[in-house]
Order: sequence, then structure tokens, then C-alpha cells
Amino acid sequence: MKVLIVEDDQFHATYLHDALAEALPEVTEILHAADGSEGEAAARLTGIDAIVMDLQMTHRNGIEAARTIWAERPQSRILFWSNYADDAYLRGIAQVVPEDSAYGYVLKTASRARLKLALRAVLLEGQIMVDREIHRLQRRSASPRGRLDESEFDVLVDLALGLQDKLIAERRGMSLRTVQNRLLSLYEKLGVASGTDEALTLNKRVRALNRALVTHTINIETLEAAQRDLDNWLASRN
Amino acid sequence: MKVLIVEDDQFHATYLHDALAEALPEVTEILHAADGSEGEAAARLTGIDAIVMDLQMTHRNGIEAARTIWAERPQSRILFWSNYADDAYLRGIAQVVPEDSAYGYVLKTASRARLKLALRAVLLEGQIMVDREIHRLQRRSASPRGRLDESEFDVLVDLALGLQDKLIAERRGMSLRTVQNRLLSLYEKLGVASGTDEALTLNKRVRALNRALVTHTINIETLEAAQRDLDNWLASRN
DNA sequence: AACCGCGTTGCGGGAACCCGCAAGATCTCT
DNA sequence: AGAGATCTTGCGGGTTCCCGCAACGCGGTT
Repeated sequence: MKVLIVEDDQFHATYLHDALAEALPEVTEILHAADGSEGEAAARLTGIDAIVMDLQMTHRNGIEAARTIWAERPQSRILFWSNYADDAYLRGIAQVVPEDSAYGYVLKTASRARLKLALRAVLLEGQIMVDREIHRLQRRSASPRGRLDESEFDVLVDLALGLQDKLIAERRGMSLRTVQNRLLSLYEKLGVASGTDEALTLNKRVRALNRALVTHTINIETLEAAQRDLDNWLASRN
Repeated sequence: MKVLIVEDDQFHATYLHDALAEALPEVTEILHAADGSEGEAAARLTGIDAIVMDLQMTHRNGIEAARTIWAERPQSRILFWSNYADDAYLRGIAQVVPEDSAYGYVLKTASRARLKLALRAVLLEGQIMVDREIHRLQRRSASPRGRLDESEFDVLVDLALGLQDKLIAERRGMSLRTVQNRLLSLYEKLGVASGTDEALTLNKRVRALNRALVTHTINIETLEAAQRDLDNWLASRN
């Protein structure tokens, strides 16, 4: 059995290497890649289907790499291994994971024992395994009301890019007023209005972005990736 | 000679421990603390004045810890050791470092040799040493025009919290129009208007925050710290 | 079919924002 | 001290934003 490690931090790569060797004696070969595109190339060339992938990497992040890898070989088993428990990553993974594929999500702060368990469960047994810490996000985000639904999240991303309502409406195929309704519920769910007990009124748009960031609903990588999507969309509409 | 390591990541703490032992044979004792407040307590109790400090930690971050440590013992030598080259950290450090104190800033991605050099230079020789990678930020940020000055940065922080112009004016003791002038130059320096070649107009406020984030001018920890400051200020004006 | 609940859409208005213009205020240099 | 550059401030108006109100569409209930 061969395994590919995609990780750009030297410490973590060697730590992972050691844990992998301990946890899975059936592994005969461990390859390394230092960023997303290198990882894609390595997976393509060697036909590996057991991968441990860091999420935050320069150049090309783990989710984008996973998307192309899964597009080419949907049966690949990928264990994501990340510093942060950001909702944005969960959403990203949920979007790219094919039906019926094995994957996992472990935090770098997890104990070595838990990491080893996840390595066996995902790479060897093909299970799905998500760190409890992360899974808690699914239910209640750090906000009063529940989690954002898909279309709310889309609007949030566009808002975060600085688009104005009219453009969001055009891009997402909604009417202007509907976009504004989404914004209303965003403000509600992100707790933008809640601090209004004081006599301080806020700029809701900016505040929404602020809250989304500190509650880990979106993160800076999300913004960068979304900007690329936006650029493509702008280019493709003459 | 005794040294205190303040670092909450286990890998990095041990790596640092080893590098420290190699670089400075004159060190007789190495203490560890796992977050900012623990670090403050350790520095206070043991009277240590050579410290290696991680910047991003849960609870209390490195800059806040450094502030109280330096307030108590201004001659302390502190080497900051961080994952990111964020301008916000530089500004934070510049604000808390006393006249005439030794400090340094090294990235975690620096080579072991460079780390060891910095350890000797700062902790032993009392020099000031900033990673070239970071220092480049000082001059030109990732924006067309130059770096933000102090008052522009203040306004940016308030904007990022979601305050509206009137409140910013009150808090910073400027007229409303002056705040707006600051915003103008922020938009300019952050490159908000520059993308206007297209027929797409943006929400400048949100876009400014977006740009500030992706150019590492501010980061999420900045936002959290600034929120605490704001809460204090609000509480202290009846 | 009539009814109800819920999401969508248009309209309208008050508030905040963005910013050009011009009058002062302040700083700088000779 | 005087001239010129820069910064600050107020005013005014065009835009965008926020959101209440009400009409409409659509699916499910009785």
C-alpha cells in the first residue's frame, strides 16, 4: 500500500510520516508533495488513492487539489488534516466530495492516538471520520440562530467580496429584493443586530463580514478562492 | 542563563527547545508555557528576561503577553516566532516594545540556521532582528501606494469592526469629514478603486476590509483584540 | 375548492455612504 | 514673516443600503 502526504510544513510532514508508519504497517511507500498542485500531479502519475492532505497551503489549497483528484479518481481516500476548525472548510469539502467516497477531517491539535485511528479508519478501511470538534460546527455555529443555508452562504461570500446587491442578484439569479432578504437573515444569524442594545448602530455589511470571520464561518482562504471564482464569472459574461 | 518558551503547539515547542539547546550552549534551563497568560505568570515568578514567544495562541496572544511582561520588566528580550508575516503583528509589536529593548521577529518557515542566529542575536546579544521577509512589508505593502499611517490604520480597524463614520469620528476625535478623508486614502492605498476598469462597482467599505485581510494588513486576531478595546471604550464613556 | 403558511418580488422612504468643491487651519521652508 | 503645500472641515447631492408594507405564487391541509 502506498500513501501520499501533501503538506507544506516540514515539521508536520515528518510528524505525519512517523505517525503513518506507526499506524499502518501495511504501508510500503510514502510519497510527499509540498503543495496542492504538486499533490495533484503526484496522485495522477502514481495512481495513488490514499492521501493525507493539509488544507492550508500556498499556491493551491487542499480543497482545490482534492476536487481535481476526486474528479479524476473518485474512489480516492483522502484524510484532511488541518490547523483550524473552520466552517468554510467543511462546506468546501462537502461540495467536492463525491458520493460514496471515503474521507476524514482531523485537527492538527488532535492527539497522536486519534490521528493514527483516523489514518486507519479512512485510508485503510474507507470509513468517513470527522473530528468531533469539527462536527460540532455543523449543528450550531457560534451564533444565536442556526446555521446558514446554501443560498445564504453564497450571498455571504459575495458580500464579503464587496459586491453590491444588484450584482449579487445578477450573479445568483435572484431578484434584488430577495438578495436583501438573504442579507436580513444573515444579519440575524450572524448576530449583527443583537448587539444593538447600546445606542451604537453599525454598518451591517461590514459587521456581517466581521462576525463571519470571527465565528469561523468563512476565512481568508475562502475569500481568495471566491475571488478567483468571481473573476472567472466576470470574464465569462462578456 | 535561563530561557522561557511560550508556545502552544507541541511540535513547535520541542523543535524550538532543540534549536535553542544547539544555538545557545550557555543556556542552563529552559522553561515552557503553553499560552500567553501562563507565559506572563512564568516570567513574573522566575524573573526570566529571555523569552521566545509564539504570536498566535488561544486565550491570550503573544503581543498582549509581551505588553504586560515588558511593562513589568522593560529590559526583557523577546524573540517573536510566528507563522505569518502579517503587518498587523508588526504594528502591534511596535506599539508595545519599550524604547531600547531587544526583540526579534522570525517566521516559522525560516531555516533552522536563521532561527539559531536570531536566538543568539536577540536573547544573548540583545540585538534587534527582524526577518527580511517581514521587513519588506514595512516599505510597500501589497498595494499600489505606500503603507498606511497610524491614523489611517486606526480608522481601518474601526471600519473593520463595523462602526459607522460618526462613531469613528467620535472615538478618534476627528470630524466626520476627516474620517471620510481617511477612508478615501484607505480605499486608494488598499487598491479598492483600482479594479474599477470593469463596469463593476463595489461596496467600498466591505471591499476595503476584504483587501486589508488578503494583503495581511490586518488579521482576525486584530479584529478580536480591537473588539475588546472597543468594548472597553464603550463601557468607559457612560 | 377554499385556506393557510412561506418565500419572493416591487415600491417607497429614511439613513448612511461617497465624494467634489471651497474656505480655513496648520505646517514647512526659505 | 510670507508663500506654498497639505490637512481639516462643512456643505450638498447622487447612490446605495436597510427594511416595512403589501401583493403575488406555490405547496400542503382540511
